[in-house]
Amino acid sequence: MIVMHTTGDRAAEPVLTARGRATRERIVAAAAELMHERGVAGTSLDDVRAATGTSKSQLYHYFADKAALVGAVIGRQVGQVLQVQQPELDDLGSLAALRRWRDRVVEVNRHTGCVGGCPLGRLAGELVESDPSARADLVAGFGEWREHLAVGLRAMQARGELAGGADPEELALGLLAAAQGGLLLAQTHRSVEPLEAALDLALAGVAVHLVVSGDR
Amino acid sequence: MIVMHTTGDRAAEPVLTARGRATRERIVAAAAELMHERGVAGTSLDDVRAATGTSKSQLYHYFADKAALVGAVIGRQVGQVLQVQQPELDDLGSLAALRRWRDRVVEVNRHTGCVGGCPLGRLAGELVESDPSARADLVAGFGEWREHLAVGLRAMQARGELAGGADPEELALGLLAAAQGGLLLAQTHRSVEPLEAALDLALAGVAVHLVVSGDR
DNA sequence: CGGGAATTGGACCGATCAGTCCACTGCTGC
DNA sequence: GCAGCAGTGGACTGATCGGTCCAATTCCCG
Repeated sequence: MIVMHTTGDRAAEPVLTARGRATRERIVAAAAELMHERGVAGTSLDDVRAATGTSKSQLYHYFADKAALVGAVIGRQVGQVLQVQQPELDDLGSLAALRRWRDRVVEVNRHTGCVGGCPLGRLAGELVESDPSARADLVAGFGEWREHLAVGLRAMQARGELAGGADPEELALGLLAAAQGGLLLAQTHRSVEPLEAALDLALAGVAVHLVVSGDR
Repeated sequence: MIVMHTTGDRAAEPVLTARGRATRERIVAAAAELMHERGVAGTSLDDVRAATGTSKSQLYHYFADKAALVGAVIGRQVGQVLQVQQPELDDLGSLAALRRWRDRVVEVNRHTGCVGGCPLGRLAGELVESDPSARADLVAGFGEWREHLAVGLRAMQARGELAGGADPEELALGLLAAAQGGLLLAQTHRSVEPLEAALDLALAGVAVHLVVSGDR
């Protein structure tokens, strides 16, 4: 369930590569960064070409078209986003751990000055209506993220910390949405305040289902 | 604090108008719809021209450039978004009323099939990084929305329904973020489920601060 | 070392787009 | 009824962009 990033199965991978893999990787990395900063539409293939010191033919050697490159960028960003939250996301299983995750997300964004917001959210807002394939990839990416949160919540539930009546899937979805909305507003306001408010409110909503007291 | 939509003060309005106002309005309305469906970058001035049956010169007669048109669209969408929630947003002052607002937002999106998501959120994601002026307009727009929510929460607090320790501003910001995130995920998933999860979780977070019992 | 495939360079093309320009029309006030 | 300006039509332009093509080069492998 935590598999298949890369391009996927749009077309049988051109079979082989050598240093070409490095070039391809360089292209995807630069494209991801540019698209995060300027958006997909705001990033021309010439920009990518210039940023990587490659030629037009290389872009089209490794990717069928811009859409394919965007697909690869989505895959990379999904991995990137999850990796950044790695430690906190893997060790989720108590309200305190959820709070550490919250702090991590906030800290990362404070560090970047809230520029670009969430890479996934950014791509979603721009691509969902125009690229069905990208939409599917993003649904899968958000699904992975949500699943990580759900795993933690289920662990809490199994340990009896979370009430049996609570729905981990739904709570995870709510937390993810809070993060996305907070990130979008933080990006707009250029301040982490909305992100903190969003996550704190969602966390309070989760805390309602806590079994032991309600440490608030 | 609930003022100045329209273009703003980018340049002294060209003074007069007659039926021209109708044409201008027609242009803004069509541009708003197109940009909501296809995004700003995905909407060419030629698309707007075709949709309104106007000519290129009219577009540039009423707007200095595309950015100015976008500015007008933002103003219109702010008004539109608030108008759609009008009754529920004006009569906010109890948890039950907040729930009615939640239902309203969900219902509106169910009706549109979640296409386009939130007009403001959509514009924000696309413009924040590239157009400082648009960013300012969007901050103001979100501010109005947030303020409506805060007014309701403050009313609850004044009536003693909400604990004195609660921060209406922060809760309002969290609710707005929950709505934005839920809307974005709903748009991506083409389902209102994420929106419901996001708003329910945020509402639960608000309910924590309720004074009377905790009807949950 | 030789041959074929992977890789790379970069000119080129057609489409599209924001923005310009000028000529025409029709209303309005004097 | 006529002068003048808001409103309109639409051709045109320069730039940009995604995408194509072909030739040169480099690398791998027998």
